[in-house]
Amino acid sequence: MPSPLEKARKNPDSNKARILSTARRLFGEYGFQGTTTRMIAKAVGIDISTLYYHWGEKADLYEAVIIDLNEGIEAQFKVIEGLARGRDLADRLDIAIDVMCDYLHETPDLSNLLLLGYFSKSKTEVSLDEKVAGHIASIAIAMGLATDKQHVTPQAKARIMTLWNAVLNFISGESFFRPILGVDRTAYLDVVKETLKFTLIPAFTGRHSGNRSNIPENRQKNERRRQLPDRPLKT
Amino acid sequence: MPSPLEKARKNPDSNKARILSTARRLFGEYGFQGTTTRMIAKAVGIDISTLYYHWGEKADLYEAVIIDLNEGIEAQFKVIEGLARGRDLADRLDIAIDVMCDYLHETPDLSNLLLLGYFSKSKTEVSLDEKVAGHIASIAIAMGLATDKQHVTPQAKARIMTLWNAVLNFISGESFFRPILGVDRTAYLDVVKETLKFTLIPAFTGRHSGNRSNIPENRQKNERRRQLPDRPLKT
DNA sequence: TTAAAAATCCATCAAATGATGGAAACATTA
DNA sequence: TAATGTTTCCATCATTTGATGGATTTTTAA
Repeated sequence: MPSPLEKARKNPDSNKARILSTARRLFGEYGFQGTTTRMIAKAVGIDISTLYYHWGEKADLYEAVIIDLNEGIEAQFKVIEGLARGRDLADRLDIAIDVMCDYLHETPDLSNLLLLGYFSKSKTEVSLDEKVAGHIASIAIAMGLATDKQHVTPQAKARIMTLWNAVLNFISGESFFRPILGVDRTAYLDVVKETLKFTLIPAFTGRHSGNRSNIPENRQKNERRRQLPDRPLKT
Repeated sequence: MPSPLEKARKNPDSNKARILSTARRLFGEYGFQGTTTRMIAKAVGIDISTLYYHWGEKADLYEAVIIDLNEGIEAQFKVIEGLARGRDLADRLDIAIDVMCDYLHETPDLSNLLLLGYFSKSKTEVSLDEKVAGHIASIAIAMGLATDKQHVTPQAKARIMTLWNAVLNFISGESFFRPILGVDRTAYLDVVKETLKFTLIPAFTGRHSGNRSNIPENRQKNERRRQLPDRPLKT
């Protein structure tokens, strides 16, 4: 039995799918309360009642958006796990930061939505809670800090939260932080990655990373960078 | 000429002041769109038109809340600067994290409001932008990373953003993250401080802080802790 | 081609929401 | 006390918003 979400992904040109992606964008920009069903319908170019026909009430649409979003993120964790397997911790973190930043930077509304879910008690309790706990655990495993989801130490969890939140904050708050830094969009992504690595890797590895990889000077295409430098480390 | 805000602070039992603080709480919990003037009036126990009489339209009330909030935060930066002057960087960071965590933890709606301001494009553009740039610069100076607000390197700014956002995230997202960590409210504050210090101080100082100060075992009263350990550091 | 099913739109509702005018209550001061 | 200014509430509006019934069009399948 194909779920509505799967069907929507099958045919991304259908109105049903376009409603979903537009809703994701607008919910991400304006939050649940700040987005009206009319805004979404207008952006898609359909009548409001068509929206209700496909997705039911507003909260149901929102829930579908959240589920869709989380599946995408979990898929990225799988990607990271594949790329990171066998490497040492510093490399795994390097990969994780690169991949997640690239992924989220392409669709910033994802980060917005997640953060809004964390911090605003919208009256519609679409349960994001378990999802987040799952994310944290997924990262812990991908980073090799734990072997199964049930046994992650609070300390490790807290550090992963710091990492994960930092990524989301920088990506989601780009329009806010970038003018303060005074760089353009691509440079911003590089500064963010560099800062995250410089800031967080030492805490996890116990070593201080001196200027590990991609500062603006030696910028490269993303795909290349993912194949990773061959461990030019040292404090 | 005393501003409305100053008058409100003068007499915190006045309806005008109670509207302001209640509005701060509710805006922080539900965001601008998610909070109705009726919600605020009801929480205060007054008629809705009394609210309009004192503060004008909803956006004006919100702006007053934001200004009030920022003044409080800037005041805390001054406190930190006073306590930190003359110390070395690791100690200054230690102090800054302690003081800001304590301050924000007492009034979590502050963190919520700031984060909502960063990440949600509410249609009411109450300009938070310059404020944030100011916060970043203030921290840079208090940390001794810059001597005047005009000359802070982008690199330093980005690292401070990581620090500042991490604090706000943990405080504001307590109801979200604390269940995941499985600790009580006071322990949470300690875990947060410990994680922030353990994670971020090494990045700034270039040294790895081994278990620097307040993990739950050797918890102390805040006031004592602010007087700081006498540099028991080393990697 | 035709009948059933799916999708879309128009018109409309009820409730919620931001906002205001004006009367009444309260406080201040001469 | 009288006069003036301040604060509060009641009643009410115009919009906005979530949501639906039903007619119409489009698609699918027989």
